[in-house]
Amino acid sequence: MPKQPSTKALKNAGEIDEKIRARNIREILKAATEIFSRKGFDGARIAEIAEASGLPKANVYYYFASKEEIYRAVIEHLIEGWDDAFAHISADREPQDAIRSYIAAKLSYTRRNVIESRLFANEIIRGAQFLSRKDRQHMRTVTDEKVKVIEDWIAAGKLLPVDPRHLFIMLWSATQFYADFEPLACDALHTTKLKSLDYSVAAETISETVLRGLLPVGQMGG
Amino acid sequence: MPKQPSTKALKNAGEIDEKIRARNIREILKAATEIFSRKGFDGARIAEIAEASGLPKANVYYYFASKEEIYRAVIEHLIEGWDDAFAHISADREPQDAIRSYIAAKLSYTRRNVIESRLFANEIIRGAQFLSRKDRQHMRTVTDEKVKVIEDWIAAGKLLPVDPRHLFIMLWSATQFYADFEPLACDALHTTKLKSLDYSVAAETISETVLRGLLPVGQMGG
DNA sequence: TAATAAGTTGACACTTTGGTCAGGTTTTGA
DNA sequence: TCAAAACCTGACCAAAGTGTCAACTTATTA
Repeated sequence: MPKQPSTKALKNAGEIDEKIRARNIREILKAATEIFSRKGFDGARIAEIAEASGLPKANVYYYFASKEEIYRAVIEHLIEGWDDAFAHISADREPQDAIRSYIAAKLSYTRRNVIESRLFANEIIRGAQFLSRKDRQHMRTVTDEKVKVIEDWIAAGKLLPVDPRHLFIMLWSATQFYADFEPLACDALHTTKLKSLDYSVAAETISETVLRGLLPVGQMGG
Repeated sequence: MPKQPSTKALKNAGEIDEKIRARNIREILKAATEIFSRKGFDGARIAEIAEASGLPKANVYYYFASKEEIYRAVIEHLIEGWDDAFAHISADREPQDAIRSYIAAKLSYTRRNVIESRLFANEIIRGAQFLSRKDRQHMRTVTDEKVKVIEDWIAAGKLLPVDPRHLFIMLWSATQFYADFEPLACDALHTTKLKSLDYSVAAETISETVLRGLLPVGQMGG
């Protein structure tokens, strides 16, 4: 089974002539992400993924041994961007700015990556069966780190006492909702498609409500 | 096709001898709810639903013409309990009590009905394709009604200004999260299964945060 | 440039699964 | 009591879907 990447080094600094293997795998994963997101694991058809990636089905099986292997690869890929928005929750910032930025970043991310967001949500609802131990551990570690930041802010009197873990759950759920449950959000907001303004108002509402609830009296800006 | 319910009236006031048709349909829908929730529409197998409801597959098809018909029936059933918690948001209550009760009721409902909750979430993520026009209209109507209540509270100076629709989205997402995304919640809370205490702290955190953020200064109880 | 590795692909094997059906049994109602 | 309606079910089918394979072409490298 000649499925290992060749050991040949890159000839060019630029990736102008991307290697066949890399390109095909990338195309397959891209198509798979889209289709798994729309149809779920069971609903997705390999033939459809193949067509969407411009390859015959047998060629897809040349790179991946099974449907499950493709799915795992896709999921693993998703996790990579999971904690980007979390970077805003950093000890050296003022909680007000940090939380506001986090909410804005998370909403913006889910808006720009609806497909990935839904796929992730779907995987979790199904019991996170294909999320590797390593990935889950990573998520836990990052969360713990940020919990610590919140706790320090509380200890420093910069935030009213709150359970940081439940706080993160609140923020996570609120910011995911618009992308993951778009039909419900649309119904609630009397629109047929979420627009830029809807996301702005969402960010504003979440930020204001949460911050007014967490900042000591007299510390609300803007 | 003798698939209409018989016109015969109930002989007994009590439903002791439940009619065959009613019982079987109930069993099928019960099993189907469970299995659709765990596996999704495509992942669910009619044979499995049949087995779980104690009927041979062909018998399931005696009552339902297709998989889709079963699924639709299940979804329609779900909607029935959708607005129960919303009853707490009523104009004649104080916003503080009303919102607190709503959060508690919603959390309690999702906890007691995890299966239904996940199935519903799943259906929405997939684009709410099988939610009937009527059901969506119903949800919109109920929401509008409650939006009005919030607006009146704001007008009466009992709540700080907030977009009621986005507020509902916040509450809805936060209260759904624990049941729908249990694996994530467990990771975040460092536990393997959500316990009663976790739900209490969740209710407390959501209520306190939101209420402190919405009530005019000096109106927080507890 | 020749030999080996990597990539390609149509056709096919095999399994699963939604759905059907003919002929059976039980229930109902007059 | 008996005919009609309702209910039941094993056996079957066609379609769809995953995964395989042998033969082929293209790329690499010594």
